[in-house]
Parts: sequence; structure tokens; C-alpha cells
Amino acid sequence: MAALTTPRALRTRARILDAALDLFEHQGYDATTVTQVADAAGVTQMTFFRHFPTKDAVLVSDPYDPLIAEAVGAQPRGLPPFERVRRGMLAALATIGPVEDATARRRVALVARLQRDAPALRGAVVAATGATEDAIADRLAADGTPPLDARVAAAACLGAATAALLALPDDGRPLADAVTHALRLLGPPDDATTTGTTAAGRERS
Amino acid sequence: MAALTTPRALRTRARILDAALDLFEHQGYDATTVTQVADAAGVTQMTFFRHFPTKDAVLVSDPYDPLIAEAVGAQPRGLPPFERVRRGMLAALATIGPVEDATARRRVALVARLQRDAPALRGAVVAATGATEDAIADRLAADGTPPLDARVAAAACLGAATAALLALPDDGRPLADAVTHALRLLGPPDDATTTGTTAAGRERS
DNA sequence: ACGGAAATGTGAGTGACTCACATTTGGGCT
DNA sequence: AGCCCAAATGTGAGTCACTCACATTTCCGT
Repeated sequence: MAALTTPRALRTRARILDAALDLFEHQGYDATTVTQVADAAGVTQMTFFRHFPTKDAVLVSDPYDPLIAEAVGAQPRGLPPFERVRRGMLAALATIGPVEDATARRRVALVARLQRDAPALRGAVVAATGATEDAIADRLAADGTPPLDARVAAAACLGAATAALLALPDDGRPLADAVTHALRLLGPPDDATTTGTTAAGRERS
Repeated sequence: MAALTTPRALRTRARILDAALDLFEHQGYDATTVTQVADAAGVTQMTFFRHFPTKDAVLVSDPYDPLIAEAVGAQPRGLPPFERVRRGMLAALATIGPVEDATARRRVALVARLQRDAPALRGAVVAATGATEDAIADRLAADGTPPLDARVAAAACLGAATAALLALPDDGRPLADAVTHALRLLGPPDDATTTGTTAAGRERS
């Protein structure tokens, strides 16, 4: 898949995305065919697939991989890998402004709704976070964490975050709050919740 | 999908499963068509789909849902939900004998291998554990845990377990050991809750 | 404005999955 | 053993996601 970064291509991509979200919202995911989306966007089926590798990709693209991996790497190396991923993700979330949150929220809410009539989407979402999982695991492994441990830690945190997003209540609170809440649930109960604290003993090296 | 519990049906199912595993193993997942599998099993494509709802289902069927949900429910209610799921899964694993472990191991190893040339399988595996996630979350919610918290706890533990199985090393140790190790990684490092030693490898960076 | 690369279209094809309906087969019962 | 009926399987045709090789258009920079 070549870049598709030209102004024209970006416009086309946006049109496809809009058309897809509208159709999915109005008539459901399974009931909407790729050809319908393409037609509504004034485009061919072929062009659709040039912009999105699969039908689900319209819903589950996920640009946050490198940001998170970096934040994880920035956590102190002495921590157990799971704790390191958890704190890294919390730190990364703190840097996401409420601006793009609005559009992301609409996307997430739609996926959460559609998921009921198209359970296959759950798999698609996880498959999409696969890249993020790889990035985190690689980052940890680069610091000496055993690869299997790194992967397990990443998978657990991402699983929790994904579950929180898909089960999102319809209140107006920012997405990051839901994920933060989820990650806190995985932490030690005695942990003072905000930034400064440790309580997870056992430092190494 | 009616039951398909007749002796004859069970034989057919076994033939399809054998044929599928053989073909996947020899020529890869994507390169194997459902029709090939059906032919090799002396059966029609239609019959294949009557026994397995999708092509991936041959690889990722998962009969352990109720067992795990029950074990989770049996853990003390005072614990935080995440800890309750973690201990419940560890308890459930302890009850699985090494007998069926052998066949399960072959299946898991095959999926882990195939996953490299067919990344879509990762999503399929997770989608298959969706039922288990639901069962655990429902069980917790029945005891008063907020639904969202329950789902997050279940997702985190299942994510860790799945990651451990898919990244399984080829040593001869039982599957349960790998999952146990993964779940221990999510616990507090000073934890002595369950018997035995982890020997969590102390690696240097 | 213009040349050329990047984006899009065409047409045909494959494979997973579904449905309505006809046909066979096996196994419980007497 | 042998009938009989339900359960299992087959037939044929169809839909939709996704792919490829190649022709054609569009617009962006110089």
C-alpha cells in the first residue's frame, strides 16, 4: 500500500471515511457493502481498498502506536514489565489533548454500538491493536525484558484498555478517563492513584 | 447450527479436523482453501460449514469457558475483581490434566506457527475467547462488581493468557505452566498467594 | 500551461460463506 | 434382522470481501 499522501488522495480518503461512518450508522455494519460505501463516496470499490486494506479498517485505524511505545520505554527500568507498561500507557494518555478526542469518541462509540450486531468487529479491533502490542513488546525487550514477559504485559494492558473503550458508557467524559480507570483497576489496590507514588517495591539493578 | 452430536456426525467432524490440520501444517493457512479441506475429508464445502462456522474455527475452538467462569466465582468476593479473575484462572488451570494437554498443545503450536503468515488469526483467536470473557464478566457482575470493571479484569487476564500461548516456546512444558507464568507476571511481585515457586527469571539488561 | 507521476477506473477472477430444497444414510425399535 | 424417520449430507446457485494486470484520468510542481 503506497502512501496516498497527496492532497487529492487525502480528500478522497476523507470522503470514503465519512460515507462509511454514515452508512454504518444508519443501516448497520454487515448490511452495508463496500460497494455502497464506494458509490456514496463517488468512487470505485477498487479505490476503497486502496485507501483501507479491509472493510473494518475504516473503523479501527489506530495511529497511537509509536507514542505509547515511547512512553513505556521512558518508565524506570527497575519496575516489573507489567507495571512499566501500565504506567507508560497512563503517561501517554495524559498527553492526548481533548481536541482530537471528540472525533475519536464518535468513532469509538460507533464501534461499540456496531459490535453488538457484528461481533466479528471485536477481533478486528484486537487485530488492529496488534501493531501497538508489537511496538510495546519490542521496546521492553530492547531493555532486557524477556520477550514473552514483555508480550504478556503489553497484551494485558491493551486488552484492558480495549475492553474499557468498547464498554464505554455514554457519558461525556473523555476517552482517556475510561482507559485510565481501567488501567488503575489492574494496579495494586493500595496504590495512591496519582502521579508520584510507587508502592510497587522490588527494584532491580 | 444444530447440535451435530450423532456418532456419524462426530466422525465426520473428526475427519474434517484432521484433514484441516494436516493441510494447514503442510501448505499454510491462507494457501489452503475450505474446498480442499472438504475434499480431503471426503465431504462437501457445505458440510464443512455445518460443522465449523468459519474457516478459523477449526483452529480456535475453546471449550473451557464454563470451567473458568465457575472458578472465578469461587474466589473470595472481597478481592478486587482483577485479582479475583487472576486467581480463578490459576485455580482452573490447576484442574486441567496433562492428558488432553497433548492434543491441545499441538493445536496451539500450529496456531502460533501459522500466525506468522496469517496475522488475521490473532483476531480470530481473541474473537474466540470472547465467549470466555463474557462468561467471566457476567459471573463477576452477578456478585456486584461494576460491569465495566468486570469486563476489564477479564479482558486483561485473557489477553495475557492468549499472548503467552501464542508466544509459546517449543519446550515440552505443559501449556498451563505458560499461562500460570503469564498470570503471575500481572500480580504483585511480593505475592505468595498460590503455592510453588515461580522462578521468575532475573535477567540483566 | 504542460509533462509526468500519482491516483483512479475497468473487467475479470478467487475464495469464504449462505440458502432452499432434494437426497441419502445410519441407528433405534420392534 | 429389517423397517423407518429424523438427522446428516449433497446440489446448485448466489452474495460479498478482496486481488491483479493494465488502461486512463487528474492535478501538482516547475
